[in-house]
Amino acid sequence: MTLAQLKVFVLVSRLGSVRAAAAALGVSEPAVSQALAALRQHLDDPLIARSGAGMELTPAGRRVVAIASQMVNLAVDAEAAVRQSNGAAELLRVVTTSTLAQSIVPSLLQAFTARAGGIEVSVGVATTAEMTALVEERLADVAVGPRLPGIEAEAVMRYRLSLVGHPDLRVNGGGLAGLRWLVDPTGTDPLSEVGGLLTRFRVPESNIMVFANEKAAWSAAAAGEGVAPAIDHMVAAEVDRGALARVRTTDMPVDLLLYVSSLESSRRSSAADKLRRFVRTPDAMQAMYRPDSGVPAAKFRPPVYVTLWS
Amino acid sequence: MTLAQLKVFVLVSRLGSVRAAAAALGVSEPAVSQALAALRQHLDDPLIARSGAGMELTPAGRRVVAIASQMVNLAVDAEAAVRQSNGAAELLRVVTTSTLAQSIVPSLLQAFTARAGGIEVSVGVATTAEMTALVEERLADVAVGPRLPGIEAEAVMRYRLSLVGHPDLRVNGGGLAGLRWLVDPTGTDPLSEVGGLLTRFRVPESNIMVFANEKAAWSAAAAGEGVAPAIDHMVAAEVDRGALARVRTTDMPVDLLLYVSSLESSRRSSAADKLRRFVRTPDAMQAMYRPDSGVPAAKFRPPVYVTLWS
DNA sequence: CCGTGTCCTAACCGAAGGGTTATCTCGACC
DNA sequence: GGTCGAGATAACCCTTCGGTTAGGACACGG
Repeated sequence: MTLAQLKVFVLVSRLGSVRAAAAALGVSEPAVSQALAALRQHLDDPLIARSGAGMELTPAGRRVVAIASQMVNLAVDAEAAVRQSNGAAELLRVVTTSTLAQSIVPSLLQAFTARAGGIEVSVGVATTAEMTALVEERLADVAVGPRLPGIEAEAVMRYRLSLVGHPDLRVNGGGLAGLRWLVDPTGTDPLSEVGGLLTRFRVPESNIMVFANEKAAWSAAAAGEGVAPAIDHMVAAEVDRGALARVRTTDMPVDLLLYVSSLESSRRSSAADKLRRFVRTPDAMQAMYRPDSGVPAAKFRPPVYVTLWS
Repeated sequence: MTLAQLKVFVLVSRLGSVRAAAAALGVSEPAVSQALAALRQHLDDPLIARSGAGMELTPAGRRVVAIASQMVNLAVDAEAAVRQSNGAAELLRVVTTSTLAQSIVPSLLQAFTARAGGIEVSVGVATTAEMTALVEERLADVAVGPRLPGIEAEAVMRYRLSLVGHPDLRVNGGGLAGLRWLVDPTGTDPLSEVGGLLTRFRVPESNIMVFANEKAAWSAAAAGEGVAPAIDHMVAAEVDRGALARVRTTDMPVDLLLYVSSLESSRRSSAADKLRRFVRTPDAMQAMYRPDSGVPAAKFRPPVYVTLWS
């Protein structure tokens, strides 16, 4: 029985699926399946088994999750305790959606680290469904994105999601579903903002083109290859320049709320607390609305480390 | 950071020595030292360092022990929970001194398992100093032996420790220290009952002969090779037969109390609770005073498994 | 100043953990 | 009754864990 196995088990039970847990941990599915098998063998109980929709915990499994969750939490505490005792930088692990990780979040966190000091930030990308579990299992300190049910969420800002394309582009018959959609990887997550649009408008697979990041999608849109969803104020400059134009329909520019979610105050890390307080300051607002920092990313090592957690 | 490493660290901090922890775990000393080194490296803190007498925790170490102890405890809970959920036999891990493990404890536990049912018992041997740590870290459920400070101890019975030898043996000049002492391995533990006698009477090393078990020591005593300490009622039959005789001095037959110690009721296992209640019954008294069960041990698999835990 | 006790380190080794890809099994669902 | 999605399993690899013995560093007491 190792801590890794317990972590896997808890995550599987929270997400209700081996695949989902594997995705959240960034490993292959057999890796998770095996860890689970090892724990099952050690405890001599199936713990959790698939049953029609999702997976169901056995009686023993139910009791073990509770205990295992505590253990995983304590492990995090232990590492945090020694870091803090030794005056090392605090660790803040932020999880967010792919879209936000490319636009709002970096400038927000850059402003935050500059202001707070002594805090080391790392950013991970996850689907909305995974976020809750990640925060609850303390694999992440805060989640930035849509409202997470069951977690202390706080609305931070309102932002507008627009659809942009070449200025000459017109919406012909077939509506939005008939257009070629140029999206970033978030599009494949049906629970994300962009993915939500794709399913809402019933855009067929054949009309979706996934790019490595939003910037690439935008430039393709500017080249007339289709339309790209974008956070409005991030493309405002391009629109003003005339390189891109907003596509307006009854549905399309939508206003969304950005939330910062974390555990309740007694259980969240002090760094998470600081971030929650920071996002309410004017500095934070300004940072989030700033289209781009303008500093070439490669020029210096940014204080915010973007990593996908393993 | 593995659970084993945490367990080692907690044990070292409780016993105040790497050697002692190694002995308690039944492994070599470098094994413990290495586990500690791995944890130190992982947490990037010495955690505990030798300082004159014993070892001292660093500030970070102090915080980590508390957390680690909880984690180790929870691990025990998890295993117990799944066992219980599945109706498997409960596990009762008893730790006692070498002397008692050969005489009183087996008959007590045999009576207990026969009466309680559905409980699997294993017995381990440890020095008195180790017992407290073992119980507190839940490596054992109950300790049977001398009173343990800081743990809920309960006096169970009074027993007499006598010195026996060949009937013709006389104590000449030099007193008890001048005799040849035939002891079991407990004698090497200065905190044990027998070891206490040896140091109290200042018996020189050269006059101490260690046997694998008490029985062997007694028969050597009967052969006139020296004197052996023995639980009085266990050798009563031999004395009556005239094979052995008690050596009487002002010090020597001493009356001792046998305690059963465990964690407070909220934290102890239900099996431990059952044993505590059982020892107060007449059945238990009778079992403990019975010299020997008379059943040849090899004839059938006893319900009590005597093992030295690794 | 030299044994001695105690802790740490080195070198080695087997077992287990944890990762991968490829394949099998099995239930849901047109 | 194929097909497909999701979990389990197999085969394989590499790393880490956890154990050993042997030997070094270092404080301490005679």
